[in-house]
Amino acid sequence: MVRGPFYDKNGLKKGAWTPEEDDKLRSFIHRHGHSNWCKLPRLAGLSRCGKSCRLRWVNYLQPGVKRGNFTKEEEDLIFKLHEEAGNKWSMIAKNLSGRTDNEIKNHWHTHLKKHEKKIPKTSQRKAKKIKESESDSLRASCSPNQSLESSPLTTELSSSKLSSLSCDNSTVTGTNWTEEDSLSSLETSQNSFENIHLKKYSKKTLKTESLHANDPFHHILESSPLSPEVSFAKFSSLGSDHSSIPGITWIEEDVLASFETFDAAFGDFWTEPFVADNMHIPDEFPISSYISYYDDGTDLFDQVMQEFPKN
DNA sequence: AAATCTTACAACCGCCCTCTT
DNA sequence: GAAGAGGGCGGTTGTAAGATT
Repeated sequence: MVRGPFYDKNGLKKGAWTPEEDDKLRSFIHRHGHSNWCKLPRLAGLSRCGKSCRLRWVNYLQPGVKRGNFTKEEEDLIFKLHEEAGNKWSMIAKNLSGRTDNEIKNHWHTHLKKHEKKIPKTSQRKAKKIKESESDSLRASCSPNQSLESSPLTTELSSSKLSSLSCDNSTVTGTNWTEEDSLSSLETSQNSFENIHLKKYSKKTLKTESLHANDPFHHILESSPLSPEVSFAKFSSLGSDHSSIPGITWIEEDVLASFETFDAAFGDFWTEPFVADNMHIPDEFPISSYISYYDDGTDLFDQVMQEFPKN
């Protein structure tokens, strides 16, 4: 299902990630954060480009990332948000805690998109109207704040604002949109969508869930007492706010100093070849300790998860 | 059982935006 | 203000697995 591993002309590894690479990346980020994706693969001993590491972390390794099938509620929300904002996957992802933009995008293309075709082109109609009203409001030099805030494409939009868009017809100038329109199209779409995909899901879901049941890391996440929002927010700050993790003494200066040292030793990061695995990791980055973490399963990460609600 | 087609999704690519110098 | 680097985002691809013929 994934590209097989291969090396590009610069010696950078591409394709599927191995469990060992995942461990290296996860361990490194747990210990040092990800303040600089460019330098991270070198320091972590990975022959990947920084972008690849970031993608892997954000989409699969980051704590709080939900795997498995989408719930009906999630799909409803995706439909709704996509109707409002179009292919703004990252923005949609912000409103679906635990889901990544990539996953939502894939799910849309494989499951939801074909269904959208059956819906009267409401999304296109509406998107067009929104676009028009957006440019109208920009042209009409009204209050800058006002025009910006009413834009459905503003990434800073809160979910409440977004959901209010479908109810607030006044934001779409010149349309006779009613909430019933929006809801009924959603309902119709859900029904036929479910009929189409239920069979496929039932098989796949079983497989996926049984896989996750055997995955200790996933298990930890699923059983986390934290709400997804909280865990997301907390963990996304791992890279920059080390001090928030009890039991870990983060020495920012050490990390930065080492980055600088490495910076001097290496040139352009994104494309430059890198010889992994044999490289020397300075003492400031005692990667070996991650082994103990993975050995006893619930060590560091579990500890962190338990500590959070107390703070 | 084999060949072919379809589906699902992990991963890559390239563009764009923001920040720093 | 210009240039460059880093990071984020959306579109697309490659391929394993499942379904169908």
